[in-house]
Amino acid sequence: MDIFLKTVGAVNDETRLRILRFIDLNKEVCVCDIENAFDMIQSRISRHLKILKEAGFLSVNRKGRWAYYSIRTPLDKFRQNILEEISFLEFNIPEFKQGCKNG
Amino acid sequence: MDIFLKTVGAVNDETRLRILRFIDLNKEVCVCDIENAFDMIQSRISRHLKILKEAGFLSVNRKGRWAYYSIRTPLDKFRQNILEEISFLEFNIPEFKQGCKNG
DNA sequence: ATAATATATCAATATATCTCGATGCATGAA
DNA sequence: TTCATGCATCGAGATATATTGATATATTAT
Repeated sequence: MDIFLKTVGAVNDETRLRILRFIDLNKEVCVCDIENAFDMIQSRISRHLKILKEAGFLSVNRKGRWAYYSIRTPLDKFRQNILEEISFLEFNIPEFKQGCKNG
Repeated sequence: MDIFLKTVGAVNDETRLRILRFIDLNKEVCVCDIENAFDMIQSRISRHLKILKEAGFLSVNRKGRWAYYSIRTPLDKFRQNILEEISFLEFNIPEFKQGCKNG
């Protein structure tokens, strides 16, 4: 029950849908890439990433000072279905632009 | 986008999950049946039914003064998946008890 | 050690959602 | 018409969630 509510709650927000789709399209991105592509302040993004991660959609791979987020694998059927449904949505996902100084 | 958010928003509430599962199990129930089974006030139930209906999960069949709610058919794959996922949840769904005076 | 960069968390505020009680509307019985 | 019943909707208060700016932590370079 709790994890179900966390899962659907995570995708019940347009900002998170766009971030999730962005990661789905770009495979592995760090927070500053998202910050750069979406023009949002970092704290806001970090918060949403945490929610998506705790809902089971994302995994993090920390390398040095960077945190690379990607779609968690393996992903169960239910979350796969949700991701697919999100892929059908028509919204503007910004282009990937390297956001960090280590370009 | 809007309808997606409506859909996941509708199942992002424990009360609605329980009502939805109750209807799924009992096929066709009127508002007072739910009122009686769940011991909730009618306005609360009516509000949740409206949200579930507008999210595409339910349909209404009005007969006289009664409004019979049931799972909408046909139901698209995404909502079917959600319903299935809800069926796996472990929560107490009350027994059906005839709630109306027309018993 | 100091500074810069990347990320996470916190507190305050704004916004959305849930719940309740009251009210309105429609149907059907008396 | 008058009343009771079933359902829907509204307003107010309570609770939850999102956003921002400030701050904290961690890593790496100098």
